[in-house]
Amino acid sequence: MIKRGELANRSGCNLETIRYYEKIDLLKPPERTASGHRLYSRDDQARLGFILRGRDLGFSIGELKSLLTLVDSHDYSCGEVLELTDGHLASVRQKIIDLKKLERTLADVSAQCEGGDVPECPIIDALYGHKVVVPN
Amino acid sequence: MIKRGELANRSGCNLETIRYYEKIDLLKPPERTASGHRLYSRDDQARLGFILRGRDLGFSIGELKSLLTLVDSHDYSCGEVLELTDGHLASVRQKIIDLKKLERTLADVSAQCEGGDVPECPIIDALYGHKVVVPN
DNA sequence: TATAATCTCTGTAGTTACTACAGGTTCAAG
DNA sequence: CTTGAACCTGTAGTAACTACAGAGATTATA
Repeated sequence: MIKRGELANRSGCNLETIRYYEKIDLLKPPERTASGHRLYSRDDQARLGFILRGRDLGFSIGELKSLLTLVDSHDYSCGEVLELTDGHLASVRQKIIDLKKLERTLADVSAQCEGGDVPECPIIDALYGHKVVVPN
Repeated sequence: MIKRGELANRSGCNLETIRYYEKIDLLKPPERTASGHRLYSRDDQARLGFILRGRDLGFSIGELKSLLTLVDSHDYSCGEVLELTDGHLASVRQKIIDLKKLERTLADVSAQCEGGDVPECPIIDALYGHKVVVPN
C-alpha cells in the first residue's frame, strides 16, 4: 500500500490528476489511513496504469469510463471493447484527414508569401478574403 | 451598420461568440445605439471575417491576436506574418505525426482482437500492460 | 524532544475557445 | 398598445486537467 505521492512517482501521473480521477469516478476511492491519507493497493495501481495507457492512446475520459465499466462488470465481451476501440480509431483517422487538409492550405498560403520587409502580405490578404484561401 | 444578430447571420459566426471576441479584445468595441445596441461597421465585419478565416486555419486566439496586432500597427512586414504562419504550420505537422503514430498503435491493438462474445480481450490486456501496447 | 521540512488533506480557480443560460431592456410589427 | 423577437448584462458550463491556499499529518534532523 502506497500513498498518493508515491503512486504519482511510480506511475508518472501528476499528483493532482490522481485525485481528479477519483473525483470523476475513474479511480475507485482508495483506502485511507486513520488520519485520512489515501492508501493505494496493487489493484489501484494497475487501474491507474490502465487509465494512463488508455489516455496515451487518446481515449477520452468518457471512453475510458465505458471501458472500465465493462472490465468492472467482469462480463464484458471482446466485441464491445473492439467496437469502442474502432470507434475511437475512426475519429483519430478523421482528425488526421482534417489536419492534412489544413496543412495543405496553410502550406499553400505560406508559399505565396515571400517574407522579408515587404509591407504587403498575401497571407493577410487571404485572411481578409481578398484571395481564395482554401483551394478545392 | 448592422446589429449583432445580423452580423452573426451574415458571417455564420455564433451570436455569443461575437460578444466573446469583443470581450477578449479580438474585435474592437463597436459603436452603440443610444440605447446600447451594438452597431457593426464594414470594417468590423471585415475584421470578424479575418478572425473566422484564421480560425478555420487553426490559428489559436493568441496567434490571431498577434496577427491582428500586426495588421493594426499598419507597419507590419510580410516576414513577421510568415513566421507566425510557419510556426503554426509546424505545429499542425507535428500533430499529424503524433496522430499517425497513435493511429498505427490503435490499428495494431485493434487487429489483435477478434471481437465477438469472447470474454478475454487482448485490447484490455494491452491496456493493463500485459502486452506491449506501443510497437517501435 | 522540539522543530523544521515535507507530504497530504480539502476546496476552489485557472487553462482554451467557446456556448448557453437567466433575467432584464428595447425594438418592430400588427 | 401589446406582443414577440432581438438585444443587453453577467455568469456558468464544456474537457481534461493543473495549480494554488490554508490546514493538518508525518518524517528527518538538531
